[in-house]
Amino acid sequence: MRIATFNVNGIRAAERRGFPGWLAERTPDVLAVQEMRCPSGEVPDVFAGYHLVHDAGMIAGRNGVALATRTAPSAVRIGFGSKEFDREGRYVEVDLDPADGPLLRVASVYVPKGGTPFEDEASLAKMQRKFRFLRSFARHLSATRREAAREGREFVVMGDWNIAPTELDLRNWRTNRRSEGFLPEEREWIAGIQSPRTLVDVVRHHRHGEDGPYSWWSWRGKAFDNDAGWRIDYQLATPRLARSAIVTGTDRDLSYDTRISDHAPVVVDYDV
Amino acid sequence: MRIATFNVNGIRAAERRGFPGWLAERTPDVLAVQEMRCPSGEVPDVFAGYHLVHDAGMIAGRNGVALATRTAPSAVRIGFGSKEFDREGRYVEVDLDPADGPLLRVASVYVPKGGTPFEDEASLAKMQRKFRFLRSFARHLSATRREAAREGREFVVMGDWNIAPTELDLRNWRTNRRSEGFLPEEREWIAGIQSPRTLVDVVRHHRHGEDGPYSWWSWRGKAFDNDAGWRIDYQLATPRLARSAIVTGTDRDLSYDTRISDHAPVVVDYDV
DNA sequence: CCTACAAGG
DNA sequence: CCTTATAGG
Repeated sequence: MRIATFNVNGIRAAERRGFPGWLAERTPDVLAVQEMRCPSGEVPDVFAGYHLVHDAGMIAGRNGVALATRTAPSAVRIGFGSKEFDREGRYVEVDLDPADGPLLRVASVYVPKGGTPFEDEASLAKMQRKFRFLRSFARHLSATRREAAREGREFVVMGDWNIAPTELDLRNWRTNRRSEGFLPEEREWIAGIQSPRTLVDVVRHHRHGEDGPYSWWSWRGKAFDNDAGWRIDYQLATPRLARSAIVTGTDRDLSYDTRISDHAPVVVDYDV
Repeated sequence: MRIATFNVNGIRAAERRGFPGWLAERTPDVLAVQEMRCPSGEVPDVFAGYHLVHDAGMIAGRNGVALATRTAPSAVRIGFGSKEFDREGRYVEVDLDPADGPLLRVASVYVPKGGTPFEDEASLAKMQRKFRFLRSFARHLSATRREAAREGREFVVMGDWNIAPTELDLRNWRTNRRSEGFLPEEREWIAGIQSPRTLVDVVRHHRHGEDGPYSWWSWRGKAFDNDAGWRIDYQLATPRLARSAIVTGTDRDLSYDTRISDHAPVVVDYDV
């Protein structure tokens, strides 16, 4: 079973840049998408063969998450019960009851970007907003994971977390110690929602100790060519599922002429 | 002597679309440009070999007129003495004293678009504004033409007039009788500033009685392919100069792969 | 159906 | 250095 997460940075732009070819070659069973940046009525016809659950949110041209699944969802949830964040297109969650595999709950999340809190008022406000999201979202994760467990479901929540968890997860960690996305409080939070008995960072578990693989590179300069990236997209899975991963990585190495997005897809093959 | 006028619809976009190749092939002695849509500091380096007089105006990303001349101007004027319109990047005028030809005054104008006055308040206001421009501009034309005459200068004022003068000047004139750009009052105005002793529409004089040649086609649909265009860009010249025209036309027929702009250049070779 | 700009990343 | 939205054409 192949599960992928991909911040496409605008599904309409991604279509032009080769998303359909990527999907045809990789054909994940489940694909979590972030930054659709597209009204539901204008999503290009690139998810043929999938059941698509899409929350565009209410802010035109921004955010937007989706789940494309080969199996039809048996339940769908949009948002995670937050008054502040549920209408922004940041979270969708579906249950899957496939004929030939374990019961599953999968989720696609797009964590807000913060601001560098030392810069100005607006940046500080953005960072505080990010932490409000994180606190609220942690409660939901805990609850939905437990509920999934009671139903005998494995659970995988994936997306763009906008946090690099450790020094292994960004190329220039020394210069970014005070940068948004690598602040101590953010790293504490992402560590705090993981444990060997609750949720496991699948790629890191499978490729522990190595640098990267990064999933995002700035468009500017030669960040991509120099692999000066960040690993901010990942899949957190329940332990049994996480340990079943047999191939993990990003599609940075796949031979596509054009970069589809500033993020690379994060793809995991689970042996279930 | 070759004189051209070209509404480039954004000089930066025009550069990408082949403007440098066009200029290299046509090499007018004088080029009037409209809709530069570009701050003066960011004009691409496409006018090498020309003296460039550019008024970007104060509205970011809109309007902007220029004159590119092989001869260095002996005088430059920006605007035509209108409080309302002089800072919008709609008029530049220069005097040229070439070694090998007549004394000249040349001008580049971008007449405001109106609105269809039967539609709504905003459209009516735009049309009224256009007429305020026209009334004020007519006074300037009359004065500057006389001044040029006193100095022994021929005068040519050219640009995007946003008025099709007669039924010969737009493909679908029947359906556009109540459209902005072909209103009776607009046609009266453009007729009123012309006469065999003052200013002459050079292309129309040289190719009188024929349909077109059009200089603008909507980007939408197949307007260009069907030649469903308007002749709204033209050169008005003092009679002696106008009668000296030996080749007149637009570059609609030149074999360029891409349309540089929604307007075509209007090029006249004067035998002086 | 293009052009710019603006705001967000 | 990309994306989208928006106003203007």
